[in-house]
Amino acid sequence: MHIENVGEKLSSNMEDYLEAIALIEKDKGVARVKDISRLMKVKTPSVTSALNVLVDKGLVEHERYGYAELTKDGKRIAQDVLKRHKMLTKFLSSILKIDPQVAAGDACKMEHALSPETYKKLSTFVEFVETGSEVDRPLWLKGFDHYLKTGKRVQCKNKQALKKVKSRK
Amino acid sequence: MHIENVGEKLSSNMEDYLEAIALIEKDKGVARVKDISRLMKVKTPSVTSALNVLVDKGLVEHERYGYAELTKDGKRIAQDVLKRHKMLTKFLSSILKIDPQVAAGDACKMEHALSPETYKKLSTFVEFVETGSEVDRPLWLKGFDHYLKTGKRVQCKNKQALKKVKSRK
DNA sequence: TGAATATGTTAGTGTTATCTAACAAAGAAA
DNA sequence: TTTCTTTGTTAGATAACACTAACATATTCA
Repeated sequence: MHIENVGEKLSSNMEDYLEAIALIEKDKGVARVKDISRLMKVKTPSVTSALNVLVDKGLVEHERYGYAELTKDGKRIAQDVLKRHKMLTKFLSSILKIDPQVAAGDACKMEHALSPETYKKLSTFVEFVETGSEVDRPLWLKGFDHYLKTGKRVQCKNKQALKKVKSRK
Repeated sequence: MHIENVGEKLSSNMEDYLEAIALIEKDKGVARVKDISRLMKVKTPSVTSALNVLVDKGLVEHERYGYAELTKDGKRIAQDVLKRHKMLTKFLSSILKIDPQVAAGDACKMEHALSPETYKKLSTFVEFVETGSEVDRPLWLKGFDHYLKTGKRVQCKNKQALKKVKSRK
């Protein structure tokens, strides 16, 4: 009798395989060893052995020489990783203005390093910035953009606030 | 003749060892195998073998049964890692208000995942927030803090801006 | 249908990093 | 100085991943 190797925490590597399979499934319906291999930039034997592990853990279904498909559990984990990935990408590219290619690469590495707490707070931050009204959002984000480019802050035009600051010293 | 194994890019793991040695050196002057083992939460044979690698790469000096010391190159790399670590910790704890313990842990994992570009932009962001005048910094950061706690934005008091927004729809 | 091509798997290796158990050296205390 | 304790090293096992080379199955198309 065969007992499945479920439960034990997944390595970042295996998370990456799940993520890749999810992306390919979304794109093409089913994932084949070669697709995964291409996306992950590894050779096919590495994929085969990763699939064996994932099948053992009950996260993927895979018939010899056939397609790979995420199980319900596999999908759940993959969606979770993807969620972190997307949030990080958004943070890096739309707030920090990092080159999309670089942002994607960094997100890929960071998505495994985030604690739930950090994930939550960072998401909230992104949401705070993105959903802000036209009033306040671009106000300080544009200030940051300017600071990024020039290293200088935009002039403060609020007289009252200026006075407050000056009177401090 | 022995050719040193320099140049090749360092694994995150080895970066962590360098970082640990730097911290211990700063604290106690010299680093001993046991100190490193304690800080890295590994057994001493792991430290011995890591030191061998680092000595090979010319990043650490180490005599059998003696102290470990960073070389000039080792120091340079360790400082670099530490710089990333500190910046990340500051971002996580003072901007996102993440629990210091968690922030430290996440910083430790993320510090190896940052591209130079992301490092630069994120540093600039932290600097932008930290060095902002009393006028603008806490203004929106406090807004975020409030949003974190309540999920609601603070009321907009700028009539002109409000009008602008309303007239849009 | 039956080669030729494309795709997938197995077997065996190498690398990195961890561990335990056994041994060796240094330092402290008697 | 000799023993005890602490610390460090070596040897050898294990685990996760990647690779190449060789083999097996599917698919295509002539």
